[in-house]
Amino acid sequence: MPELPEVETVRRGLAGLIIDKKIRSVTNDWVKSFPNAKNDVDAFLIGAKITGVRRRAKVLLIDLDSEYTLVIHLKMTGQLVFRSNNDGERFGAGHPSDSLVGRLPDKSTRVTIDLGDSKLFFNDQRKFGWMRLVTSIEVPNIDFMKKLGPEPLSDDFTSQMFAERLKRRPNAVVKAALLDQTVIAGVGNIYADESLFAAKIHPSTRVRDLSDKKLIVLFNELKKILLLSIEKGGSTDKNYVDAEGKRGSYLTFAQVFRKNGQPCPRCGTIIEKSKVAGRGTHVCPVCQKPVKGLQ
DNA sequence: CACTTGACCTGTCCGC
DNA sequence: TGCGGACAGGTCAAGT
Repeated sequence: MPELPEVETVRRGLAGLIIDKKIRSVTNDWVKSFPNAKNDVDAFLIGAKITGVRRRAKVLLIDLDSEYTLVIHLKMTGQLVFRSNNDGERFGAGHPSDSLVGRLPDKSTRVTIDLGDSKLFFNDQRKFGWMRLVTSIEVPNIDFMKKLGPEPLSDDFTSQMFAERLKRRPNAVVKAALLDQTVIAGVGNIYADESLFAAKIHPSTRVRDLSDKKLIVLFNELKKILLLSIEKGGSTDKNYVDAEGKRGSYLTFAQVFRKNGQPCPRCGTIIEKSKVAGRGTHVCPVCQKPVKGLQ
């Protein structure tokens, strides 16, 4: 679920809530969600102070003064929600507020981090997400981190560089290349569909059939969309919430994602849903003409 | 090697 | 109302 804008929204929220707090205790209700050995957790997590919250691709990094870092991937349904003990009183069970925060922990809570005056809940319905405690210096050397492509929003990453990287996968369909985290980091299904629509490119076009000019348009649209989504607090379809349990509003601005059966905002043609690169894919069949010879 | 498919999980929705 | 199957925003391993 959470893609770059959602993880960035969580990061910003957490940074304002948990920095300088000290970790008092941790409970882990699903081993795979946080598989570190208890010894290491006791030695390097319990008692450590949080010094910073960073993001790389779709990964959150919570730095500790023990020289360790909590590396967290929310995958499809992960949530990282903060609740101060006072909020718990205000929104306790049975309170008319429908706030997620008020109902935590719940049956999807996998890990609870006690921060003394507050708690951080790692909720994850489908259990695909994970967190790991790693020495801070090793973080860039984790296999997953090492292979990641550049951040699309970093200042020194240009549209030419983007085109060049995509073209390393000439035979891939362009949507698969966009979703490939080693080509470019942080793009998932929502922003792949939205940026391809904005650039008027059919998702199953082979990269080799796209001109540099087209690829540059795609990159510029992608950046605009990612920035807009961050401004709107990300996309909430079902599960995603920010650090305070609030939903994101980007999907009200989405042009095609989950809009199948509705008219294209550009030309009025009904938007279709199909499968491309193994993922549900939303397309305006008129604005995004399939390249001849491809299905 | 490059690319595609299935597995990891739970919950929800849709058709019979 | 109940039940089976398809599907869901991500990534890795295994298959072609």
